[in-house]
Amino acid sequence: MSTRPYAQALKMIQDAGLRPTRQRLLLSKLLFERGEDWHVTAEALHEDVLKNGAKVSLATVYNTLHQFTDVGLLRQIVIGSGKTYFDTNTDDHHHFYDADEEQLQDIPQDSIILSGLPEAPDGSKIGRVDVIIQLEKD
Amino acid sequence: MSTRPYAQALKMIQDAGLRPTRQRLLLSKLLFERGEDWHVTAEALHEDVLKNGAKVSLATVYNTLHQFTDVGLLRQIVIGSGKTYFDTNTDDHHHFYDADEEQLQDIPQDSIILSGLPEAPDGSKIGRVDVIIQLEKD
DNA sequence: ATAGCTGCAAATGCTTTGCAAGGCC
DNA sequence: GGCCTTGCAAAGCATTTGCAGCTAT
Repeated sequence: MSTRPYAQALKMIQDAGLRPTRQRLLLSKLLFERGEDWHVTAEALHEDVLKNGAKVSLATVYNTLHQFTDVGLLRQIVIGSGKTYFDTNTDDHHHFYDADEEQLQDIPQDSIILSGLPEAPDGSKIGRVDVIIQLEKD
Repeated sequence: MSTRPYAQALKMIQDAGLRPTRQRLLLSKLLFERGEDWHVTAEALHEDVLKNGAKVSLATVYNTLHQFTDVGLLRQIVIGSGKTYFDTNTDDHHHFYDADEEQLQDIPQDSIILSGLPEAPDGSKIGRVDVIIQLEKD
């Protein structure tokens, strides 16, 4: 699968008891209407808002991205320089990371990578598994 | 394999043209003489210095950790809250991450995890592969 | 009406940097 | 002596927070 359709995103927002405010509607539109997987930082999304002639404060972008993550619309990934990316694709999948470009890229879903998992240490269980393949120039 | 022996670490420092200063000697001692894999933050290493009754500025700890990383003595890992960890084990291996404790843990080397890798996108090749398994409470 | 949101600016936390003083060869 | 290092304090960057004013229901 890939990015969730916009309509479904709206429903998830409301079901979670979040009010459909101007800001949240705009942000979900930008995030989910382009219909492709997107690895976006708060900064980048904020710029996208401005580029569309709208205005949402950066703090609200951050807060909203986290709320959307809590609700299951986004997935959060921390890498490289310590920047936080939000992935519009919440399915189990892994990433290429291009350190030069500071860009994330989905690994095609049919590339089989994981063959087995180790046992979790005592008292814990395995949650999410992140595989990040760093890319270098040829 | 595991953590590099102290003597070998000293040699690597000198071979790289780094002067064996008081600070660098102390830090390499703390890092490599305990003889076990360690996932340490600059802050934690700095505290360890103080606990030993010595003094090295935090800035120098940061700088030194990066120099050691450049020289191949350490491996850098960024996770969770965006904190930077330095791993005394530079071999290919992967990690459990306990978000509650903010602790990294090596995955036992005999746990086979990766079975195949996808092709790198055009113009790039695969560098390092990081697998991070998030742990949750039972 | 009122509980929830937003925006601003200030605060935070981690890390890096500029520069003067000190140490190694 | 000359270059590398260090330490301090200041700056930097990404992100979070406090709070007064606004908005959806």
